[in-house]
Amino acid sequence: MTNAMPPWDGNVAKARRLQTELAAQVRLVDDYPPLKHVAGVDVGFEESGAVTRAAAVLIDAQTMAPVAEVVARQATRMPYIPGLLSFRELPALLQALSELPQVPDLVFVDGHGVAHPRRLGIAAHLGVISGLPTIGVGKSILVGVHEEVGPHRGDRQPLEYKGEVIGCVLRSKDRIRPLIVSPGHRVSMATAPELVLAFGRKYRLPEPTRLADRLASQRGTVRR
DNA sequence: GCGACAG
DNA sequence: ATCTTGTCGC
Repeated sequence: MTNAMPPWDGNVAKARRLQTELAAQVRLVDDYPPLKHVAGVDVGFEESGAVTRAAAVLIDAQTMAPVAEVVARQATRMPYIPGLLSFRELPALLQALSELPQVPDLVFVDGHGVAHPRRLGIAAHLGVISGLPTIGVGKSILVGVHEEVGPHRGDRQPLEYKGEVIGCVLRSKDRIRPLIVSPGHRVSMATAPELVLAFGRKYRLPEPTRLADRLASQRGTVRR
């Protein structure tokens, strides 16, 4: 792991400069290893936002069955600022990831990869500082425009920003609102959507993110 | 200057 | 993200 997360000092301009530096380290090439285990990570909040709750789920790439689950809690350090999401959620996410019994071969992150103003969404940021292959799976667009996407699972359209393709809008399920998929690190622009389709089928979200999402938001658990 | 704006 | 029940549709 290269850098750790710098403490939040309220300096937005400085944070943006750091993103630009780290974005230069992103590698959009498929050099991830054979997939034995993949992980899904997501963040939720407790105590009206005072506590950040990060969840990591390790999944067997063959059976798609969960092998391990981890929940890490940390005091929330900064507010949500569009474009700077990783500075708020990465600390807890890194802790949860480090507590998994096995290092995953690929990580699905809830949020964007390079589909970001400075090409460093939370998935790309996590990839660069952990060195792990990552893919960003978002539910809505931060930046970029695209043409209408076909109605069936697998249909897609490139997401463009300032004349460049930064990701793809992918229909993961017939007639269901498409996902915004973009590579984070060590995965190519073309492979990212294929992996999302490969790890999902009956739900809108791919299994790794769906399970992490449930864990992070307290849902799949006892709640009344 | 006026909006837009991942989770 | 979070506050929240039932309800419409595949």
